[in-house]
Amino acid sequence: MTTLTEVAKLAGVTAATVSNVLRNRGKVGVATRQRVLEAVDTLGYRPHLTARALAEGSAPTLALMVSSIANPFYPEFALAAERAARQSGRFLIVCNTNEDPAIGRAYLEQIAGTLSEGVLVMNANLDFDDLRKTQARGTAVVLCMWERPDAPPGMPCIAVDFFAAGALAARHLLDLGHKRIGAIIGSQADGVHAARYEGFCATLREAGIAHVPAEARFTRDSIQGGYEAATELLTALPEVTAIFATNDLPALGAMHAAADLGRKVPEDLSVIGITDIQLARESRPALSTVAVPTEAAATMAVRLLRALIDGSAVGALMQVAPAPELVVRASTGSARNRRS
Amino acid sequence: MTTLTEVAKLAGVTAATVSNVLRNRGKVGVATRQRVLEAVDTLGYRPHLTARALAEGSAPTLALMVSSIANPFYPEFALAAERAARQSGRFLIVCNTNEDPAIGRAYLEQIAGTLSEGVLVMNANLDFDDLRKTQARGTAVVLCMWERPDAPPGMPCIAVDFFAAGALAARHLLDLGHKRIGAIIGSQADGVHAARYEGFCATLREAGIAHVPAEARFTRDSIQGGYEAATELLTALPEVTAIFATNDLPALGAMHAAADLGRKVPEDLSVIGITDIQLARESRPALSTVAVPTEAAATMAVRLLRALIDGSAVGALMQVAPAPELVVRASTGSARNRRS
DNA sequence: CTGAAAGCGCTAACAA
DNA sequence: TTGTTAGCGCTTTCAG
Repeated sequence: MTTLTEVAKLAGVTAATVSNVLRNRGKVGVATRQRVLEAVDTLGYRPHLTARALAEGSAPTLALMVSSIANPFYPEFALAAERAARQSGRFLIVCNTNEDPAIGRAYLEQIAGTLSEGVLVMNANLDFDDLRKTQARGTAVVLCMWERPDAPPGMPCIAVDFFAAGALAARHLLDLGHKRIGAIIGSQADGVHAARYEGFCATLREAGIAHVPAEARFTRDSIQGGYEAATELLTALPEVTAIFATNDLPALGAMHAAADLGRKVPEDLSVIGITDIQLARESRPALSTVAVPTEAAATMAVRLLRALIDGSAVGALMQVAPAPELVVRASTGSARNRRS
Repeated sequence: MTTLTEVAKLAGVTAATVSNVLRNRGKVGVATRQRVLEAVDTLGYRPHLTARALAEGSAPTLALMVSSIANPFYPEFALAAERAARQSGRFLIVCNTNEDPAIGRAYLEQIAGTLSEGVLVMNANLDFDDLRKTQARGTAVVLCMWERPDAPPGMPCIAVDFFAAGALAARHLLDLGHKRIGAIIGSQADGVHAARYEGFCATLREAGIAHVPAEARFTRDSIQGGYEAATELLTALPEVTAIFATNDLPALGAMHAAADLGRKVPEDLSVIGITDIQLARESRPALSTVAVPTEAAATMAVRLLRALIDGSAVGALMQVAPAPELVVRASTGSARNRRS
């Protein structure tokens, strides 16, 4: 490993000077600068990031806390976050908490403020208390997808209006003439998908459509969860002509359930999800959904984190990401076509 | 931020002693030990990982170079790799190269040996030269899924017998009575999927089945790529009764193509892939495939990397992961059922 | 414009 | 068993 000092020696200057030319601190003579650059080149010198971090008192890494990177939504977010991080010269450490608050806490304790100056929190089932403790120790934290712009969490976050997303989906179904609409919620009633479901319910209510608890199912946020819930729902309530799922994965599962029950999508049943993950485009039929601004949220989150770190932003700021948008594809159709 | 020295002061000892009790170096009196632990506790001290790394001359992070974490296969690998890393007290930095050798090179130059002592390379389109340079600078490198156990790359790697995987898939189709089998290869002819295709071809050859270039299509490793290739293939060669894809994603695309062409799977067309990603279980019909030992490979890769780093392994070692296994699900069926 | 010196927080000999 | 003394490789005042 070549060190700064070695480069300095070769160039006949001192380490400080080399450092200066490398950081473009100006105040270095053009001739010396040239010599230093040559030395760097012939020695193949690369700065030691760890040493630099220690000296600067800051680390070039950001941590992304996520329940499991294997959930199809997260990689898309992670990819965008990593790109944003890289563009500002940082590296991204992924921390899968596996929904286990203990793992999350352990990560936070180890990494925050020492290996990484900032933490991106993506739905990792973390204790708010732990997060606050992390903040208190001087580490920047931003919640990446806060579901309620109307109720700031008292912590820096990027908010995505999931209530609106739910409302958008409901409106689309309503416009298509659906009146009996099943709902599949990919979390507990008070879980992360609550706002979406509320948006859905509110819109139905405004339209004078009754939505009763019997038409809703709470399940896991997965294809399999959606499959099970939809199977149950459609069996119990065959008169349902459309299904609203709070996420694309359960929506996909609902399509499978419909197929197994002999109901064609969209002729016999419309299905809509939320998020617009890659798979939504690639399913058969392609899934209608409400697109959520994943990339924008990731970019904003990284930017906010950086601002928090360098002190150009302070306090509990919330930034609202662009509004969700309806994406009509092939899984939703007019209610009139239903063959019963 | 609390430092070692502050803890030491409070406990009435010196930094070295605190370090010793924290690292369980023994040789610390039980009473002092007690006092130190209390001080650590009241101060809420956490070791500064960057400082420790610099002092130890090694970093607690591993880098994973991958083309894009958004490809559905990689997150599953990354998850396993991260778990293995965490279990040995390391963090995982993900580096998406985006198939761009320049990005890959930049990452390697920056990170290798400074922020991270080891690099896991997962099919990231990296120059071998760059990797060797990285090695030469003293950073451990392991290739995570080398496709040819029979041809070691002269670099530490975990090999997965993809030739056997292709052969297994072919054998399954043959056993089902298929004779006209289309092949969809998710890479260039000389790309990463070559070994799988060779295994397929060899098995057909042994069985006395002719496989001609017209029955093969090279495409991208994605659902969309598989869809396009299969559409073309099935249109040109309708007499094909089965499709072998070198990866699950294109296989899934082939199923979509079949559906759009009015061919039922598996009645009118059998489809098989390789890998056994999560989605294969969740598609309709569920995809028959050849499961590749993702988790095992990840664990082995991390272990090998660690061994390389601590010097208990040297040179160009290749470790072979468990053999791929056929997983029969619903997308493959007997050739006799074909309605033509 | 360049050098000297101090220090980031921790570990690792070596002494005491 | 504990303290002392040096660094790890880099950045950053502050002099010259």
